[in-house]
Amino acid sequence: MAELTPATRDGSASARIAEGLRRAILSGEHRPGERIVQEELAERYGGSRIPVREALRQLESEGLVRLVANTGAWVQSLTMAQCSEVYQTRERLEPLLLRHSAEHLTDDVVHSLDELAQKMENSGDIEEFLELDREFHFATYRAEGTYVLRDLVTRLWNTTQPYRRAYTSLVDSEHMRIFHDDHHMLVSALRDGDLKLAEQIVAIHIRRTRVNLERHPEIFPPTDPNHE
Amino acid sequence: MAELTPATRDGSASARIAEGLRRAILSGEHRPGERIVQEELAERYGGSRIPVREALRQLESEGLVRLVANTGAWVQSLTMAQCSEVYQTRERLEPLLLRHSAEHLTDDVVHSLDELAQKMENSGDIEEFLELDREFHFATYRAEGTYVLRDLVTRLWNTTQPYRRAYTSLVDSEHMRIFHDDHHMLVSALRDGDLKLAEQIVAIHIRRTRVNLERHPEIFPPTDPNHE
DNA sequence: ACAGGACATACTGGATGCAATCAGTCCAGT
DNA sequence: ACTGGACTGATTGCATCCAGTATGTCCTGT
Repeated sequence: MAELTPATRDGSASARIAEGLRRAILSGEHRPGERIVQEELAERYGGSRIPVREALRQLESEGLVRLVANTGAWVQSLTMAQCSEVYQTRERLEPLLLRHSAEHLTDDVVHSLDELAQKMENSGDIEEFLELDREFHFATYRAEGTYVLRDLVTRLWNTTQPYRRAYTSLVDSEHMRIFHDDHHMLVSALRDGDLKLAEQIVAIHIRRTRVNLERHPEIFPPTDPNHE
Repeated sequence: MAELTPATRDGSASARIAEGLRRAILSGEHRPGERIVQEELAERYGGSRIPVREALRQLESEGLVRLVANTGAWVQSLTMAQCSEVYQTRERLEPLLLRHSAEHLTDDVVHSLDELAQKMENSGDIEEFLELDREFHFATYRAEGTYVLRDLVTRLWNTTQPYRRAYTSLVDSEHMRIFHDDHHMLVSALRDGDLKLAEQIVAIHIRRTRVNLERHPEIFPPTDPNHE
């Protein structure tokens, strides 16, 4: 699985646990709203509760976990409105990130993008599809220089991952067709060096997904403002 | 001081420490690159190192602190390129946030914005100016509904606060004039309900600040990629 | 039968103590 | 004089232990 972590800087236990739990949440092993018990994590990762708690704090700040004092931790769940907000944010940021990255895109990368888009089209498995989709888009975001924007976008992807999964599982083949077309068009635009067009495609691609998500309120928690 | 914290959800020691340290960093009490010693914080806030460490993890995730395993913690410092990236991000996001908020802006708020802009203009003190500026802009961001976007913008403001401070202290009165004009124009646009114009003003305002910041490389750490 | 309250349990929050790692210093060798 | 290496002090990372809080259950009273 590619690049789940915004910026891992140490190899200590708490970092290991944060990474493991992040992966577990993103892979769907833990679902939004699910309770997280410190001691279980401690045992699973072979440590005491101290590093577990530090990991939970970190993931809370990343928006993957929700902590309530003296009560416990849960996998973060988003209302439809919140999810929609994240997508609107992505719609503004990813074209910018793409612009920064595009100048560093080599022919090799464009070629591998093509392959990824093709592979995705032939993929039947949802989990595989999600991974490939992520890999595809982040392959276009290989900005040199600094990483603040890419880290930010990574987090936005992470917090909405469970809903992307839920949505993917019930989308029909017609919408999938459009989805794949977006990818191929993006590859073409990048190959032609038409940056402006590429930015537009990404923005529309994200907006399309948001609109589709908003057609499926049933994949979000009932009402509950939950988040504060 | 108004609204420094993205989302404080518990009143525990670690939350208190995170809030206190965040405030200390934003107020300039601790400068970028400065070493942070766990035990000193523990003593200062009257606790052990455990909640201090959790607070540090959180602030690291917020981009205010830099942790290196087995070595220590420092107040995060940004290169000019990173700071510039944050400003480009803000330039994309704050117009969006403003749009979401504007429909909830009452006449009272617009009136108080006017007062704030005036007060800022008469302010001689840098710290007071920084606070008022922040208060002013966030007064325009009082979105109802969810808060993910506002939290995000809050964090972006936080990470760049030290450089805003440094820059403010050496800007000349001519640039200040333009700065204040932006504010008054923004208030007018909001009063007239001209949302499109308001968005443009905010974007330009942020861009202007970024460009000015880029004219002062001396306020940033020498070269050092520092981050990773 | 139902509501209110006390108790028990399970879990979280935090303090102390110990092991491990890093940085800076001093000394020896070339 | 300068480089390389061992040593020491300081500081971090983690485990264990204890206290505090929330939740669920049972009992009592009406």
